[in-house]
Amino acid sequence: MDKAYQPQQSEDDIYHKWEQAGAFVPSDAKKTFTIAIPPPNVTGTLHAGHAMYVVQDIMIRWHRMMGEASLYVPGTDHAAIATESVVLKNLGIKDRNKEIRREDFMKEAEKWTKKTHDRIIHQLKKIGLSCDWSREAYTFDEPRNKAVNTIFKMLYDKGLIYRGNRMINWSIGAQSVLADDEVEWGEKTEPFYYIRCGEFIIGTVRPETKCANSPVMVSETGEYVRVKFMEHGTGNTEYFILSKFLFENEEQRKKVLNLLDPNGTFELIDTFTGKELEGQEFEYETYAGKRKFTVLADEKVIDMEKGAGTMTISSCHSADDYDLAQRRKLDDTWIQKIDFEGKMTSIAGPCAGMSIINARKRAAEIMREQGLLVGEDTSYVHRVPVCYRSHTVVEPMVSKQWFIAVEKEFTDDFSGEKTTLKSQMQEAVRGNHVEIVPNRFDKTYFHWIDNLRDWCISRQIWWGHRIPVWYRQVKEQAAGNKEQEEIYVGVKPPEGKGWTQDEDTLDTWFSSATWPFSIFNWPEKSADFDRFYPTSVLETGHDILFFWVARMIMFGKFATGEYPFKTVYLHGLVQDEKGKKMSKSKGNGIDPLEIIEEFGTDALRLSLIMGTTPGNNANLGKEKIAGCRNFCNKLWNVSRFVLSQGTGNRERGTGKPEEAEKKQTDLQKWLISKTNILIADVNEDLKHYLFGAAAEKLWDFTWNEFADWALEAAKAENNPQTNALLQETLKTLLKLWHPFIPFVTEKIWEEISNTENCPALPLCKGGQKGGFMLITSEYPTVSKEHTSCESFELVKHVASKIRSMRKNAGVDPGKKITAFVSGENNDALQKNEEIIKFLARLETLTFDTAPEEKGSTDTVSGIHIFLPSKGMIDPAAEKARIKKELEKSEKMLIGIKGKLSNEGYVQKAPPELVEKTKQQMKELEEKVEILRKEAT
RNA sequence: GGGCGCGUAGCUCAGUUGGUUAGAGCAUCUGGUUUACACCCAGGAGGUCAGAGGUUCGAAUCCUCUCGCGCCCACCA
Repeated sequence: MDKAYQPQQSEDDIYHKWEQAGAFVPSDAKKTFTIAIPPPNVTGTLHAGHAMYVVQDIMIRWHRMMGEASLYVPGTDHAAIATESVVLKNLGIKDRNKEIRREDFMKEAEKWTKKTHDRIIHQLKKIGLSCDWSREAYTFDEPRNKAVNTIFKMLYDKGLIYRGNRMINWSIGAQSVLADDEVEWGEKTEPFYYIRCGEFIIGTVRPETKCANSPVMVSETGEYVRVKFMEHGTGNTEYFILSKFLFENEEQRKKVLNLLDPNGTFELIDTFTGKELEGQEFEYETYAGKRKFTVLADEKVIDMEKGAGTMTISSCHSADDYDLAQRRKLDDTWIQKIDFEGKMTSIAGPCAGMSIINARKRAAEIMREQGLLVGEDTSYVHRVPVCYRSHTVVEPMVSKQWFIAVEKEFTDDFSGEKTTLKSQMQEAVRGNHVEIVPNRFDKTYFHWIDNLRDWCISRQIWWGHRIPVWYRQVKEQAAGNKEQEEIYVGVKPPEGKGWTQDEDTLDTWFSSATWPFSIFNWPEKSADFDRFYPTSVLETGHDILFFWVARMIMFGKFATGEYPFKTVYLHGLVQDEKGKKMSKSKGNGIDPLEIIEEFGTDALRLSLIMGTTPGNNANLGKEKIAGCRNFCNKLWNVSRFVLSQGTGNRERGTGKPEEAEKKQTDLQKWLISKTNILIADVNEDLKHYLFGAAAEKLWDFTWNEFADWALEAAKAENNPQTNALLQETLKTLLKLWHPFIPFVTEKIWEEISNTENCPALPLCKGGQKGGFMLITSEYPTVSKEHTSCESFELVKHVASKIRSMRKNAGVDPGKKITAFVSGENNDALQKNEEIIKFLARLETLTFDTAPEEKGSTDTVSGIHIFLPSKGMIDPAAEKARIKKELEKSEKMLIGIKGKLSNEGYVQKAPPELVEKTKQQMKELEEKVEILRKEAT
């Protein structure tokens, strides 16, 4: 074995061997464990976030070793908008519709994605994912397309998919509709205007939309005043209707009506409620000509303390106004003022044909000239919706799109019950069918579902699943030769002539939502579907809980009658070492492949797991990764040492555990016992998805117990049985570690196999393929040997104490000295004399009370230790040490005595705890007594 | 505006149902070629667990409030 572990030299080879052996293919075991990979973007490259896939791999490898049929299904996502924009950019195309034909574009995109696909798959392999590559899927291949079309038809047939005019987010740049969660928000400073509207005043940042007939909305119960305004010098008068609030609040009024004469006076004419104003009709000059207005009272939409307490509406260009118009059936407000290119329509008069931005400026200018502006706030800051892809402003628009009705009742074919998609999604978590880890995300989930609106699934892009709907114009004679549209929805195109397919494609999340069952070729009947669906765990980042997880739950339950997974494990985001988001612009990103090149895959994997908890963000820096690399090397060297101690199996006695135990040394007992505790702890942690805690325990044991104590003590013991036990324990450790750091452990396993000729390495249960490799070996369980670790623990304490005393008293580190120990458990120490001498670098060790001479004294765990001076010990250093130790011990003693004199504690605390405290007090009292003597 | 999370050693973070002297890695200090490992070994220093109150025999942990930070959702004239 090399002196240091060289990951780069063996990782690819090991991965290849696993694949060759068929180790990633699930066994025939009855119990299954399935994870569907969150498919990465086929055109993407692996980033730090993807590296979190190792959590999935840990679970998969653990369950595989537990003897389950463990299946990890890999695949990629066609990532509709992202891919389309990358491909267009590569082709240098700015206006898709004019510069390329749809078929040609599709061919180009296919060519491109084929290339990038191989890259991302290679990268997934580099991080060691044990996916069954024979089952790889793609969200945009034939079987997945069939699944998409099938569920579309199922939903349509149930009346849960409809086409209709709805308020949607329209990206002018991308020329496509966007889902609510594809919209980002940016801050913008724009002028805010207060405009006359007859005697009313309305506020707006969008003066260009104030060009059509509209109701003037007032609050039903709100109080309004009619006032006479008189300019100071000229004596000009005019009338306004304002909220009473604004009239009485002079400061606010001056802000709002800041274009009016500041020295002018307001005179109250009349007071009324909004209800009383209702029904008034008037004509009024807008920037685009005369328009009609009607006053309409509504209780919900008006905030009396904003502006003048009145507003007009643009039903086609504001989500709120749209809702209002729907609710109040304001049919004559459906006036389109902006078209889908982002240009003003003819209703905008002088601004028709202008872009929104230009029209906004121009409309304000005209109004200013006409004297329509009564107030202006030039520093108004508000948030504007922006397309997450094209980064252009998103316009709320009314458009004909396809939707999924989430609140519509239907009969579930599987249960026969009446339900809605929304309530099925709620029931998933509420009914504990799907467990979210950590469960604090339950609330977030419910909040989102509760507020969920119909999901707009059509997109005006090309790269995606074409909506499986065809139209045909037919003339209906009965209806007086009127043209009627005939609609066909189906998995396959319709027969007959004259059909044209819907031009739109489906939201990329539509196909992603079928992933957990479409990977098994649903709706085809398949053995895989029967065996592996529903999947076991869905592991992903909490940022796509809504985009993806919730929608998989929706589709899974609807299409298959079963929720698609039992557990959702959400990891945090991978951030840089300072806890900042990794981003290209900041340059603080970490490229997993570079890391692998420098430190090895195992170091990367371990660094993502150590010190992390479910749902919390993981900070990743090179220092941490280097530390993990060091650990892998430590494990390597531990193995090197253990293997150098020769091989051989441990004697287990003649069947009676007690007999075997009699022969065991304290070190052996300790090691067996500690290993058992470790196995139990690690299994328990893994069961609860506490990967960070499991890795930490393994790390601590491997380094601070096994390497630092067991190996060192074994050197002194020089016992073949101990050496055999070391090797046995090493094997156990390799197995426990394997899911986390598969490469180095497998490599060491290979080395062991070479030395042992391999007969004893057991195959995994359940007919798992993989030969004698670690990946398919059996995961450790707690052994039946019940031994105690106490004696050797005492040895450790004594050795540590002597080392510490030597150091503090200034003893030459290389010098072998003499020590006296005495106490109740002398026997245990005497048995381990050689070990203590070796570990503490002693020439002689005498089991007796301290002789009457100068030296250094201390106690630990009831054992008194004495190191005679004889020229070895620096008296001054020793005195300082005793003083310090005494102060510390006295302080602790006071605390403990206080505790025991507290009646409540003695009576109510668990008796074992009280007993322990008493024992502790006794030891401390002795210690303090001795130290006091020494100090004088 | 609504919700969630965080604040623990110089830094990055663990701390599961309240229970010995609150832990780890990195950094730091003092030493060190000892049957594997300097990507190492031994020993040490470093914390009023953000602050205030409460419940309890006992609180980093449970409750209330305050301060600071991060994220998500809603995003109105």
